[in-house]
Formats: sequence, C-alpha cells, structure tokens
Amino acid sequence: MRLFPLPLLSHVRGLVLRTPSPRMYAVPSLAFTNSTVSHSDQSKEGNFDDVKSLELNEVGVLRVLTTMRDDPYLALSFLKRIEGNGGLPSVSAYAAVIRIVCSWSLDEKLSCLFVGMIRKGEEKCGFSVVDLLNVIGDAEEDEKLCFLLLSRVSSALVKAYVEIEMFDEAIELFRGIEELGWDADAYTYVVVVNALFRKGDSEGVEKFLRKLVSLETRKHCVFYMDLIEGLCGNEMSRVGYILLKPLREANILVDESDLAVAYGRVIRGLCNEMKLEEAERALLEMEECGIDPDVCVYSAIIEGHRKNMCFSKALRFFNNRKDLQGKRIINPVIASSILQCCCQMGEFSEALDRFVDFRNMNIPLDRFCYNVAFDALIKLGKVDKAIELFREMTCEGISPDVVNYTTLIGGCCLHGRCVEALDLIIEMDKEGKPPDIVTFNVLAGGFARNAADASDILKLMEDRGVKPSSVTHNMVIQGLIVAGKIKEAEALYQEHNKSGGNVAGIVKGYCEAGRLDKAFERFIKEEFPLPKSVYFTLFTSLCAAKDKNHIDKAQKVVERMWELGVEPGKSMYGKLIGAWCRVSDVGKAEKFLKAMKRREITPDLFTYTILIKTCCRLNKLEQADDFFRDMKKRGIKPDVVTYTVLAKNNPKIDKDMKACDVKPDVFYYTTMINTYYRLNNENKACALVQEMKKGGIVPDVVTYTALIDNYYRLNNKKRASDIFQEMKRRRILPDVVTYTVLLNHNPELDKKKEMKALGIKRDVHYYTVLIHHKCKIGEVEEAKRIFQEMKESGVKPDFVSCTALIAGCLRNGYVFDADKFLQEMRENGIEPPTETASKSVVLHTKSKPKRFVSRQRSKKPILRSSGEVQSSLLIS
DNA sequence: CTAGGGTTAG
Repeated sequence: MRLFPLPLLSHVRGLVLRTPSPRMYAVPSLAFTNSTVSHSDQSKEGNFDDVKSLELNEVGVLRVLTTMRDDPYLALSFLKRIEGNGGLPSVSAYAAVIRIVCSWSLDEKLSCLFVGMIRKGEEKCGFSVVDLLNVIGDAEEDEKLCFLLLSRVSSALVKAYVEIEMFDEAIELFRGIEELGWDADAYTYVVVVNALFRKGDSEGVEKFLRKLVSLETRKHCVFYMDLIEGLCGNEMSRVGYILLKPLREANILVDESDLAVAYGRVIRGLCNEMKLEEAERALLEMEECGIDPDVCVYSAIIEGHRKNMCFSKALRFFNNRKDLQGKRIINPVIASSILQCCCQMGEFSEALDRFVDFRNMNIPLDRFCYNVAFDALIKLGKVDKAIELFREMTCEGISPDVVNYTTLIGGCCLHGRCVEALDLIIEMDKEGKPPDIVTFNVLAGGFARNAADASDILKLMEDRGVKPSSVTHNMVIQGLIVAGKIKEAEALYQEHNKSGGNVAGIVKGYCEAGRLDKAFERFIKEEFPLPKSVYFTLFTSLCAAKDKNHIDKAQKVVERMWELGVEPGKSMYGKLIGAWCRVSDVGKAEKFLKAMKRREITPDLFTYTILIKTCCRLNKLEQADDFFRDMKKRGIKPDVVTYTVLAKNNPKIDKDMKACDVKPDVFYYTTMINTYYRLNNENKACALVQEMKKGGIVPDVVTYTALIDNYYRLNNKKRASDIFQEMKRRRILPDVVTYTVLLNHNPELDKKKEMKALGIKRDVHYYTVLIHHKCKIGEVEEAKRIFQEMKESGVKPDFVSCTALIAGCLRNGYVFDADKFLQEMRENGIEPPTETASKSVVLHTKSKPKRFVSRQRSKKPILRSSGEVQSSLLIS
C-alpha cells in the first residue's frame, strides 16, 4: 500500500511548493577539506571517492553539512556516500542531514532515510533512534521551532515504521508523540490508522477514531477533511466512513458543504474499493441528514456496479433514483455508464432506447455515449443506422475521434462492408485524424474475414509507416480461418511466425469458426508457452461446449499449462470444475480437484459452492456434505450462497449458518421458506417470513411469487390472492414468473394485456402453461396457434414446451401434428432440459434418441412409431 | 478474463 503521495494534503499544508533542483550526484571535492565551500565551487570537479582515504573527522563532516543547508539532495547523497564507502556517519551527522531535509519539507526523503536506518539496525548505526531524536532536539534552541521540528521528524519516523510493517513500533511512537503534546498532522494520523488497519486491529481503529473526535483532542475542521481524504485515497474508505457519523454528531463539520464533500469523498472511495453496498448505505445516510448528493456520487456508484459486472444493479440504482429520473442531473458520464451496462448485458436495443431517451431529454452526450450507441447498432446488425448516428454526432458538433472511427470501421467490416470501411479511412485522412495501428488492425482483420485481400491493407500500412505487428498478423490469420481460407492462413502463419506468436491467430480462428477439435489439435502440438489469451480463448470455448469430450480437452489445456509452467488464472480451475458439474460429472470434477490439491491449489468458495450445488441437484447428499466439511476444514468460510444451496435440501442447516455468523439475505429466506412449504411445514415457513421482516430484509418479487405459488398449492386461493394484493400495495411489480404462477393455478386467465402494460414479455414457461392447458381441454388447434405465436414473438421453444405440445397432440389424436412437431423439434436440435425443474424428464429421456433413430429408419406408419414415443413422453 | 444462490412450466 502506498501512502505517498498525498497531493491534497501536501498542498493543504503548503508543502512541496519549494522544490529544490533535483541535482543529485554532482559533488564537490572541496567538501573533504576542512574549508568552507562556496556554491560556485560545487560543480567544479570530483566525487566522493576520496572519502575513505580522507578519514574525515566528525567536525569536518558537520562543517561540510553546514554548507549544504540549501541543498538537501546534496546533503543526502553526501551521507549516503560516506556510508557507501564504509564510513560510519555519527549521530550528529544524521541529525544535521535530517534538519536540512526537514527544512525543505522533503518528508518522503526523511522517511526513506529512517527506513534505511531501521533496516540497518541500532548495532550497525552505532546509535538508536531515540538518541537521534534527542540530538535533533538538543540542537534546536528555539523551543517553538524545536517542537515543530520534532513533530515532523517523528511523523516521518512513524511512516517509516509502517512502511516496513513494524506496526507496533509505529503505534507506540505515535502514542509518545501524542503524550508529549506534539502536533501530528492529518497525514500522520492516516499512517497510524493504516498501521492499525493492516495489523487487523479493528478495535484499535475504533478506539483511535473515538479519541480523535472527543472533546479534549478536537482539531480543526480542515484536519478532518484532510484525514478523510487521506483515508479514502489509501484504500481505507471504510475507516473514513466510520468517522463520518461521530463527526456529524459532534458537529465538527459545521459547514454543510464540508459535510457534503466528506460524504462524497467517502462514497467515491468506497466505490473505488468496490464496496458498493456500503457506498449505497452511506448515500442513504447522507440523504437522511438532508444533504444533497452531487452527480459525482451517483456516477461513482453506477460505474462501480458496472465495473463489478453488476449491470442490473447499476441499472436498478439508476432507475430507482428519483432525482436521476428527474433528468436534472444526468451527465454524460452517467449516461455512458448506463448505456454500457445495457450493452454488456447484451441488451443492445435497450441501450439504444435509453440513448434516444437521453437525447430527447436534452442531456448533453459526448463521444463516449455516441460510441456505445453506434456500437450497439452495429451489434444489432444495423450498420446503416450506425453510420447515420455517427453523422448526426458530427452535426451536433462533436467531431469523431480515432476511436469513434475505429468502432465504425470495425462494424462495417463485421458486416461485410469493406468498401465503406476503406472510405472511412480516407475520410480520416481528410479530417486530419490518421488511422492508428488499432484502426489498421481492425481493418486488416476485417478484410481477411470477408475474404477480401488483407495484404492490400498490410501494404497500405507499410506505406504509411505504420508497421504491422504480430497483433496485425494474428488478426489477419484469425480472419482468414473464419473465412474458411485455411491455406492462406497457414501461409501467412509460416511467413510470420518466426517469433512464435502467431499460433494465437490460428487457434483463435478455429475457435471462432467453431472448429474446436482443430483448434485443440494445433494447440497441443506447440512445444513452447503461448500467449495467455490463447489458452484462455481455447479453454473458454471448450468449457462452453456441451459434451464431455470437449471438457476433457479443456482440462488438457490446463494440464498443458501446468507442464509448460504457465500459470492458469485462478478462475480457470473453478470454470473447469463448473463445466464438469454442468454435465453432471462430479466424478471428473472431484478427480481434477485432487489434481489441484496435489499442486497445493486450494479450491475457492465459488468452486466448492458449485460442487455442493451439483451434488444436491443429483441427490448425492452425503457427497455434498463431504465437500461442505472439506471446505470448512481448509478454512474456507461458506457464505450465504453456499448455505442457500444447502438449505434447499436441508433447512436445518440454518442453525449452522447462524452459528458461523453468516447473515441471511432475501435469496436465502426465499429458499428456506419455499423448502418448508414443500415439507408441509407451514408454521415454520410463516415463522421465517416474520423473522425475515424483523431482520429488515424486504421480500421481493421472487419471495412473493413463491408464497403465492405455495398458497395455491395448499388450495388457499384467498390467501394467495391476498398476498398478490399485498405485493402490489408494496409497489413490487410482478414479473413473468409471477404471472406464470397465477396462470398455472387459474388457467383461464391469460393476463395478456395486463402484462403488456407492464412491459412483461411472455417467456417459454408461460407459453408452455398455456399450451398445456389448451391441450388438456382438448383445444389442440388453439395450442398449435399459441405455439406458433410463441415462435413468432421470438421465444424459442425448448424441450418442455415441445414435449407438452406433442403429448397434447397425441392425447387428442392429432397424430400427424405430433409427428410434425417431433420432427421440427429434432431439426432444431432442441436443447435438453436444464436443472432440477426437469430432472424427471431427463431420467425418462435417456433412451429417447435411439427410438428417434429407429423410427426414422423404419419409415413405418407414424401411428406405430408415435405410439413408442408416446410411451416415453407421457410419463407425468 | 465477467465461474456460485431464491420463484415458474410437462
């Protein structure tokens, strides 16, 4: 942790204003005679080489140092040089240098000096730190000056101790300073808090802070502002946050704007440290005190969530803030964060809608916002619109920069519009914003993947003096493979792979082209370590695949990295185990886990949680328990997520969780409550609802939906609809699942309009309930129509929905339709059902593919074969 | 280098 520099503090204290010239090693030989040195002599000649031979006596050294009063760097190097030559500067020499350095406010240098001294040790120095302080003190006659000097020196010493992690010494020394009534500045306090913090002494921190705001030791407002700045600038925003409340209550920050600044700083600090929950809490607190947060606070929180990959949290925050909806205070920074969130979630149309909204609200938008917007258009395949928007931006007076152009050029290339891409390059030249290497790389790669001649672009680059790099070649090679031009890719590879960096393009190209086996084949042949991104791309593609064969290969990638001594990223282990879990092969996962342990790699919380979840899903409860014990044994503390997974099968785990001081949240309670209802223990479930509310945890849509579902299951329609009303009263909007539950228990009530009004799209679950119901009451035509409607609205049928329809057709004698849909299902390679919801189906469909094949081959009348299918499908 | 949790359908 770096404590320096603290620019604001230095500034406030009026430091660093006088900066001596950084002249370091030009040193006069005259210094070694006992005569006085004049400044004009200093640069004349020589160095300190004669120090050893000269046997400078103490008086001599001191006298020389006196002449260096105006040049602290010179004094420092003089001292260093004496030491370097095996000399032993006296305590007085040190004292003299320190006084010089101090008078120039070079606090950092001072600390360095102390660090060196402490490292060297008392023995080797010939004096102790206390000796030194005494000498320094004695040499200053003016009491007031002495006071100041010692304060500053001890502060630097405290800092030095912290820097070499001698926390106790630092704290002790600081207490000494306090007792003597010396004046330590805010910066020193920051250092001491840092020491306590790093020692893990949270009680000490609190005590320290309490004292700091107590009446006897109260300081000036500026001090506290500096303190907060220092804490937040050094990753101790939490401490800064703790400080706010007492400061406010003791009315120390009288000026409201100071309080606003302090809160703002703490919130921004918390966001930087990714402590978003606390940041939001601080924001609430701030508002409760009647302080208006400024726009930077909002953008910090939104951007913090985004960087944390919590996109929906960012959006939720934005949507729920009234003042942000009041449009008044949205600035381009917030706007671009929000747009980017949408894009990173893959919601490109949403991003565009919001962009348009922003624009209609007359919010000033900058080229960052525009860039996200036309990138979104490109991702949606609307290149023309993207170009249009690009032009509009220019009309709005924002002239595009190289990045804007590059985005657009990449977009053109991605959609096969190389000519336009090239036109844009020409335009860039005309506008005096010549393309850089990134632009050219994008263009060359884009040409290649569109089967255009990328070598033209390479030539163009050369002519321009932009030298193609290995990145360029990789992008072209990758593009060629994507375009299916394997031979050309290989040729280019042969030509440029001298440094060995271009397999990347080959492997990535095959990955992108979906030819994972080919990619793996090339990869495994390489004898030498590859760039990390290659391992990662290949590994990720293999992991994402559905069959075990590919996951096996993903594992080989990791093993290869081990062999070659390339450190796989931490996340790769967890991802691989996650992949094995996804295909329900806990055996393989466990085997790999053992290999990890042999390498002394401890699986992390995520990994254990995935394993436990999978075991629970597969009903291997003892094994889940084994993992649970194992993680505890290894000192990995299960968190609320782990407990949620366990609670699904074993609600009694609640005791253990509370014993471990893990706080339940709304997810956890929802699971628990649901589990107890399923176990027919309504009392316990109700008790939990109360406990949750008492604990200040607010039930959300999911909780309410679960409650509604469970009361319908208990045949208590009244209670179910009461809960639905309560939910509405609390302004918690139902979602598609809520409506699915309602529909499932009241199949006649398709609340199509109501949903539309709320902007809720019907999903595959919802349609399935509809289809199933229509089939059940014999309205197969209607079911077919709904199935069609579903497809037309862009909702992909899945295994369950198809099965429902086919079964319904068969049951009602629509044999031809059943066959038609069956075939359609096969053609679409319908994904197998996922997760627990369809566990029973998985079990029953294991033998299904065979039957499908035999049916196809036999070409016998549909009736018979459908009968076969029927037997496997109609198990309820 | 975006890995883990809650509610719904046959």
